[in-house]
Amino acid sequence: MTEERLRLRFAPSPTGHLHLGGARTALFNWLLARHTGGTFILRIEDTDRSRSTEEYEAAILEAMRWLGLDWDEGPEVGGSRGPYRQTERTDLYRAAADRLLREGKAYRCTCSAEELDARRKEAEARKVPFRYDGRCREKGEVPGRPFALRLRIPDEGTVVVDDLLRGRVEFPNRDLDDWILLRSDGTPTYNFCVVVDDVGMGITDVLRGDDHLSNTPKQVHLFRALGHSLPRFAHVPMILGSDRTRLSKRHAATAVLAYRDEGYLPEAVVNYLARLSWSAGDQEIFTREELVAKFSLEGTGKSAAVFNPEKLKWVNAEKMRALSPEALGERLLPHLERRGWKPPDRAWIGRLAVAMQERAQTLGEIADAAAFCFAEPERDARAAAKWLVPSVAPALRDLLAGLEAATGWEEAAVKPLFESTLARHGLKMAALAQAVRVALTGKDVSPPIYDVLWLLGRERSLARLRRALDAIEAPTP
RNA sequence: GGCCCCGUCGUCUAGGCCGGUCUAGGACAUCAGGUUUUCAACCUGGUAACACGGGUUCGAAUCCCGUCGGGGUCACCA
Repeated sequence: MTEERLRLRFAPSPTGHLHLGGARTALFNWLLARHTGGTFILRIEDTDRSRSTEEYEAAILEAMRWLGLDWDEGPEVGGSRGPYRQTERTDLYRAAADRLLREGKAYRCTCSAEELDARRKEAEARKVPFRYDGRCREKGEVPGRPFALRLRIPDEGTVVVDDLLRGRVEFPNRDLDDWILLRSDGTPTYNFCVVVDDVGMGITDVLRGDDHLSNTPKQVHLFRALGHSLPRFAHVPMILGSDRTRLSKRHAATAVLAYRDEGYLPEAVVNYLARLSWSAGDQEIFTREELVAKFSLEGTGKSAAVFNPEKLKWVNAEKMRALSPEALGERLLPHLERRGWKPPDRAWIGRLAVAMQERAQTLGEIADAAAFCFAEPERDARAAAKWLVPSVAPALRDLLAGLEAATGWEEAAVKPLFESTLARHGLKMAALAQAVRVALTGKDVSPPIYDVLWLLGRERSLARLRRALDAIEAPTP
């Protein structure tokens, strides 16, 4: 398999955002394509016109690009490559349907949706499984009556799906329907388009979610009816929520772009998703190149994986630490701007990045940690009561005087002032640093104190220190 | 309910094909200690799993059968 150049596809329908589960399926397809030097195709399954929107499609493409999952084929649109869209391929489905009808492999069914519904309900009431009985198989055309096109499926026998991950899976034909290829309005259904397109696009390996395994026998019959050999199938496990049901909004944010907006790195999302139902020994952190080099179906498991937001955060933290301060700063900028904050310059962002790189798990957390620089912070009463106490006032005043006279504002200039103050007043660093911290940031948790001073700047730092001192020394009413 | 898939620490997983080297390894989380200007990071240590029952075998997490549990799917949705 590593010799063969595979042709793989990811086929989302634009009826919602790209979610974590879809992204993982896309990633596995992409990884396998890149690993084998093959081809990765993106196909938009928009046959359901009523639920598909252009906005969702655009969002899916944006998410794919953000994750770095680039596709190789598709129509040229304005210099860039668009995905394939099923709505632009209706002629193909029409032609395939005509042929199947002509060859007697499909037939017209004039049962109305209402009739079918009634029969289904009746079957349910009698507690027998409902299955279309094929009553229109020999009926032929009924003039003036709308019809759906159904695929003829044998009553006896079994279909075998040879799954790369699950092995040989058998489905009795009696459990399968003569399923609908074309609706009575002439539009093709999902399962029909999928097969026509997988054939037409020369897909060698259908890698998709586990939830499609039960669709597969139906599709296998269609591949055969179309006279085409089967692709290989691999049904990958799904991603579950903490209660072990299909991951949904109930469990966590599911939209890929929501993670971008919260300050996750795309390489972290990719790394985390790759490790769900896949592993390569004990390795947890992978570069994109390592993933491409090491990914294979051999390392892929068969049981569903529960999404764990904590571990995603950890991976993200690891990825943030792997970045240079400049690169991290680069990624940080949009998150500052999103909050309406305008950082003074690159050096400032770089300093923030260095100060926070080991203290935050997302870019959003780093940005939030800089809040004290962009607005007058509210002073946390409990923190102030604990640290801004009369006993540190003399030392604070002493430090303030030193800072006012200081010629520089870098750590090298400021640190000796702290140390000499400590020595003169017999204080512990904690007492002084915490007091300054609360004075400058309003809180008792912040980036390292010298970074806080630098980020805030000389004037504002001095002003906040003076104000804090005034507050301590003011006679309590 | 029918059909199908799955079942190792709370979670992600290694090991299972080629039974002994597994008193089951790693990671996240968690707990304790260390370090420390806060918070982190970091270091050390700990708690924690082969779903259950049979069988095969000298020996089973690993092979077989069954049970139970979980999930998926049963549309003129995708």
